[in-house]
Amino acid sequence: MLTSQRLLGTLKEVPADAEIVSHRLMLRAGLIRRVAAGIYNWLPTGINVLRKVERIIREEMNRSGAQEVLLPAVQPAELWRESGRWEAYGAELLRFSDRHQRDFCLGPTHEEVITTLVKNELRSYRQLPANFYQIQTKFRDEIRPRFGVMRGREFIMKDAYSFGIDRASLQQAYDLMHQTYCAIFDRMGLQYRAVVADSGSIGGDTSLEFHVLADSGEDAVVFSSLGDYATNLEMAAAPPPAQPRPAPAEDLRLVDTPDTKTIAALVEKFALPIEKTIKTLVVEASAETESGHKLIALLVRGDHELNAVKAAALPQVASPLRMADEAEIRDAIGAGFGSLGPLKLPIPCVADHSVAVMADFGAGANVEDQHYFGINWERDLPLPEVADIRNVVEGDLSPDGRGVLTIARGIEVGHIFQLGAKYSKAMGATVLDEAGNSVEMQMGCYGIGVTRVVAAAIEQHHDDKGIIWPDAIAPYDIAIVPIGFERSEKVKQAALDLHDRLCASGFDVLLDDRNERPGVMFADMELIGIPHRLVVAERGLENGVVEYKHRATGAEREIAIASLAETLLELKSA
RNA sequence: CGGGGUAUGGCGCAGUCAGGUAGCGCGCCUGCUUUGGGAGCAGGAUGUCGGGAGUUCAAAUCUCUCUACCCCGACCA
Repeated sequence: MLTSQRLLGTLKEVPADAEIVSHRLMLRAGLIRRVAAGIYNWLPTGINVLRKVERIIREEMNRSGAQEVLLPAVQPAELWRESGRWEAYGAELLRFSDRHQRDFCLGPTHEEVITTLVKNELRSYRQLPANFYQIQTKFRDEIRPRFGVMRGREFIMKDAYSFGIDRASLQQAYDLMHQTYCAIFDRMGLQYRAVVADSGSIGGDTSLEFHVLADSGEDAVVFSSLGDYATNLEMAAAPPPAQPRPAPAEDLRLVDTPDTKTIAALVEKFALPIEKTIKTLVVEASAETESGHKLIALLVRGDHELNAVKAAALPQVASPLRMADEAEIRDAIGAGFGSLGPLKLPIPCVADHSVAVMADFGAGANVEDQHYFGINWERDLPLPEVADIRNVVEGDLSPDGRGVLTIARGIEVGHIFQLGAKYSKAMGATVLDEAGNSVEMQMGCYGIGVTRVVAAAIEQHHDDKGIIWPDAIAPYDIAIVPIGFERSEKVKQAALDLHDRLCASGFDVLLDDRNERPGVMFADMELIGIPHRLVVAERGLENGVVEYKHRATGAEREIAIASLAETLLELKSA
């Protein structure tokens, strides 16, 4: 491929609306252009990457025995009414009607369509298990699309749906997809973690998220330093501390604390260790609470954070979680934010496990501008109900007892899920089993955000010069930069000849024949992130060599033209 | 949807407060020179100043209104 014949679209300056690295680099390297909020054009270089990602996914899905299909993007409302999701899905489902006023939507996912297809086509347990996948454009009318294709409204997804006769069969399909996803992300050269996303009220691990690790990731993922334990932050359990509560050492005292509305201020002004402070958060109580209180206080250690999912799961707390506002709090307690604490608190409270083992701690006095210091449970006040209501922090003991927890940022690029009979039941997708009984099929669904993978790969692999593609998903394998393309017939012929030979050897090659100054070509090839670069110049040609530079490591060497293809093959697989 | 912001050539911006008929850098086109890390000189093209309405002799600038886009929160591949 010659640059003069491609829409390269590289930019020196970045459009102002691009915030994160991958978005900026995708624009600058000429991968994408914005059309509307969350909707993008993919340019030739971007398409090359997309096709490589898709190819890896196809190969691994096919290897797993899944069958490729292509379902429609436009779906009739009847299917969604049948599953109950026409009403349930909400505003994210983009709906419209055709010229006959029939309702349609743009598919955000395809359970309805595939279940209908399978219900009509599969009748016997002998046709199971089956797994169907597609790679196709989805549309979700996101509240706030952002970060380029990272959270687009229109995006490409690989979605797969497995059908089995029973739960054991579903578990098998699910495990197979787990392996397949690992194979896919391994081949792409990405660092990732599979984390438990939902421990499941039915029991067992029914859902795994695959996160590409990158500091800019939107999600926090938690994993154990030794064991297999890995979950997202909402799900990570914080078990009770092993060590018992120390005995009281200080007297209880009431202290004036003017202008001390935050934990940070308390710590700074009164030289109190943050582990000896308590954060008192007031939320709406659930209707079931017998006490009649509308609010309930939740206590976490000053250096910890409340976990909204865990808190909302408590029977005393209203779900979804709602933080009380200042007026409500003043009304119920008589003091505002920053002066709250468990001692002399007129509403019920629940303490985190870590709070229950604190001694000699400080907290608000429920009187404006006053705090109690030296508080001790069971001496100064009874210990309230204790529960796990905080986010884990780095260094916490792993709930499985093996090692300590590490927290990293991740970008969710894949999700596998056991659906069970949810859709087969709603839509009557049954087959006959061995005994001739009609049974609902057990379904699983498995997604990969194809366009998001591209952005996530860049988040993980870039430097100040541009993208550094893993070999497997690079838009081109090799960049050829000729020095003096129009000036030297020798260079021109050698460059064109190398290009042709390397293409014939199966490489994707980009020859920069623009006759630009070398600096321009170097900068563009590095921005695009092509893993291997060859410089063809007269001074090397005289010795029968070209100069090689590796994008990721910066390593340079000379390679004899005679053995170029073989050497590059070695370098690529290295 | 709530909060904050932006809109001027392909991209990045100035000009708006104190109205006088649009400018800078990059990019683009032509020519000459240059050619191992984003070249130099000369010449050139490109603007419904987001849309509409209003005030005024005169509006990018003031007023009203609409729209689009971006950032922070809840949602997800």
